[in-house]
Amino acid sequence: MGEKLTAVTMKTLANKLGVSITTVSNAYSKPDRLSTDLRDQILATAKELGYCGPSAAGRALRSGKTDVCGFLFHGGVSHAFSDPYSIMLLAGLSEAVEEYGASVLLLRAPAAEEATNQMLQRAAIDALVVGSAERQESGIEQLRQRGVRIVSTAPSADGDWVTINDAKAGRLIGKHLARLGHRQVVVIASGASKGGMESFDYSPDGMDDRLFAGTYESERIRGLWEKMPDARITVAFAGHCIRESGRRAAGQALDVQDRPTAIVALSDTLALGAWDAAQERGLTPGRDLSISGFDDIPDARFLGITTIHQPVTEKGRLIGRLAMDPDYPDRQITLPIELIVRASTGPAPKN
Amino acid sequence: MGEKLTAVTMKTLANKLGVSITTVSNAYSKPDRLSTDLRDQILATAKELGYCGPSAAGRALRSGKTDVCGFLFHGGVSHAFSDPYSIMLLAGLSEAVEEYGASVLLLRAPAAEEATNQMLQRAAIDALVVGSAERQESGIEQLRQRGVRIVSTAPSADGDWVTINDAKAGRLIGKHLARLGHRQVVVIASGASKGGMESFDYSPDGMDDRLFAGTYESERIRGLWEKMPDARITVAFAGHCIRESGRRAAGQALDVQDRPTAIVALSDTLALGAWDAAQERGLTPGRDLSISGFDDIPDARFLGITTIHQPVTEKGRLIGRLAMDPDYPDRQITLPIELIVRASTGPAPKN
DNA sequence: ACGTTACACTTTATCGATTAACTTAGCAAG
DNA sequence: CTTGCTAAGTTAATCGATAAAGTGTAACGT
Repeated sequence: MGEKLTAVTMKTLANKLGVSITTVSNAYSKPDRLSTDLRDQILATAKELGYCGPSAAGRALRSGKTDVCGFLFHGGVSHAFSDPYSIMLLAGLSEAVEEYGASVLLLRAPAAEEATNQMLQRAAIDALVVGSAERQESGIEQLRQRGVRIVSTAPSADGDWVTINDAKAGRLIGKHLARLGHRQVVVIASGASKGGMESFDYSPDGMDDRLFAGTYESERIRGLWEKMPDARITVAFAGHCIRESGRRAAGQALDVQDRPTAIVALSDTLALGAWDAAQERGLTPGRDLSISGFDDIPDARFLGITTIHQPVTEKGRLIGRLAMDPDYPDRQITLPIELIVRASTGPAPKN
Repeated sequence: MGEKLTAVTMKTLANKLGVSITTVSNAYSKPDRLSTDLRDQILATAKELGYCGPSAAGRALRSGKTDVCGFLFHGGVSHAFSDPYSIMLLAGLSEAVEEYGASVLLLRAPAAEEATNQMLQRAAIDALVVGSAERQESGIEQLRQRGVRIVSTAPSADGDWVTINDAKAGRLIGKHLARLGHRQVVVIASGASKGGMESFDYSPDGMDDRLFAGTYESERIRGLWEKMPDARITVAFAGHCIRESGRRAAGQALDVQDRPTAIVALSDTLALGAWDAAQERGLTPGRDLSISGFDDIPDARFLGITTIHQPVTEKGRLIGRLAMDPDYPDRQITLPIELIVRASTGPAPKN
């Protein structure tokens, strides 16, 4: 019966009221450019005809604004949501972005770089939030040229970012462990191992082959190393930043003759896994084995894991502001961190 | 110098190669409508000129497809991300949606319904995933008329949904607790209390005033009630579905003369809070007090909380398929559930 | 009285791409 | 030799809205 096959658009309203389309448009986006009377009339007619505001697609095409902020998940498949750190960051981001009347678009990078690029180009976004490694990728650069603002969580000479001093974070952990007498440390990193190696002994030279320079992980390790000159530091790769991967990697590190006295997981999520691995082997964290993490996620507090606190939600908020507001003054922000000592670390056991 | 101020579009390519814009478009979206040779040429030229695929805005306007699936968070502000259930659902959704080459747009409903509507209408989406209560709202109906597919997590006569049998879930818990001899139960619901009441005794009649009919929570309570005919069931509202709110609500319920012998939290997140409240009061769950939840989130397993398992991630995946594929055959899906008995429930203590 | 502004709209020209409806040319079948 | 069909393109018409520039009053200052 009353089924309209044609959508109600600004044109419909304009015709019905005998005004121009522009005026209808202004009624929504520039209220001061027309009389209050007319505006009220237009809005009333809109309600009457069931018109519900400017179409996002039309607006996006003409004005170039989408009111959407992309969030690129690193680390692939379905693991992204398993890391509380990501989720907390996302919560803060979402909150800030919302204040600008915008929303967050989740972009999960497929394994292939080609595919990731495609996905990025296909997304209608005003800004994009990326992690450390990705900001070099060609697709990101293309986006920037298209006018998409890029905000990173890793520092760089130019560009916008919100970060922490990861090297310092590493130093704080290193100093703490050194004082406790640890000399044999296994670091658990999230990345997949390059070249098929299970693990390798760390030295700051020749790292670029194995860990991308400038990654938060490489920074943290370097800081650790600086404060533990006498220790043997072995790096093991977990594969993904999820608890289960941490458990496996830590398990392998513990099932050797000369067991390390401390495990430094490069994120709390991995540290939780290390905790699981210790439990399974009857080792009490803090007594038989020291375990530390980074980021201070809620579960770390619950289990009592020594870690580096950073204001993750606030980080997300700041990132959101940089992303949505081109005029936000501070565009390169380093947030404060703090060593939180809990029961999971203790004096190195004597063999 | 070589700075192009005009963006590279299909037109640029078409002119350079002396073909029509349509042909360039087809090179991307309908490869079988042109010769392989020409297609390769177009793609090569695209790479050369730095053209990176059809613009999302243009495509969206003309074709009406955005390859975006909206996800409407219920429960407002920043609490949305604190509930593992939401996150798991989101993970599954995101995974499925990705298979269709689309992404998920997070839409967080502000408190005011007006504002929510605005936000919804401004979003460029092909489909929208909503929770239980929201599907009635006027804004949602407008979206449907605009051609946005709506998928809900609550059942209804028409429409698409993926759900579980919440009444049955309640019955499973009820039967379990009744067998254990519990007669005095406090139910912790997530919603804010209506009319300023702290809590009230449940009876299936006259519920509509306090809990929306058809809400998963009201279903679960009803099921519980059916299997506990001899018990006194009191409902308390936590305010939000976060652990802390659960702790507060449970705390209030426990700090009375005639303490309940069982707390039935309507979600595991709230049950965790109840657990906290019990601990604080020196009560051992399963012995001094029974605590149960719903949904079986990882932390519930960790703490050993009796709960109803449902395949949340799979639920998310199915929702994603319904959202992105209009031809997906089953459009009203009820997933299986299972009672998981853990240590947090035990025989009612005798006074 | 004359130029200047402000106000409240209108006109026109796109934004970048897709769809539907047409051309051709080439080839097979009858 | 004609008809019919397919492959490979082209042309024209939008999709819905906004930006930039223009029009015509009315009020204002001097």
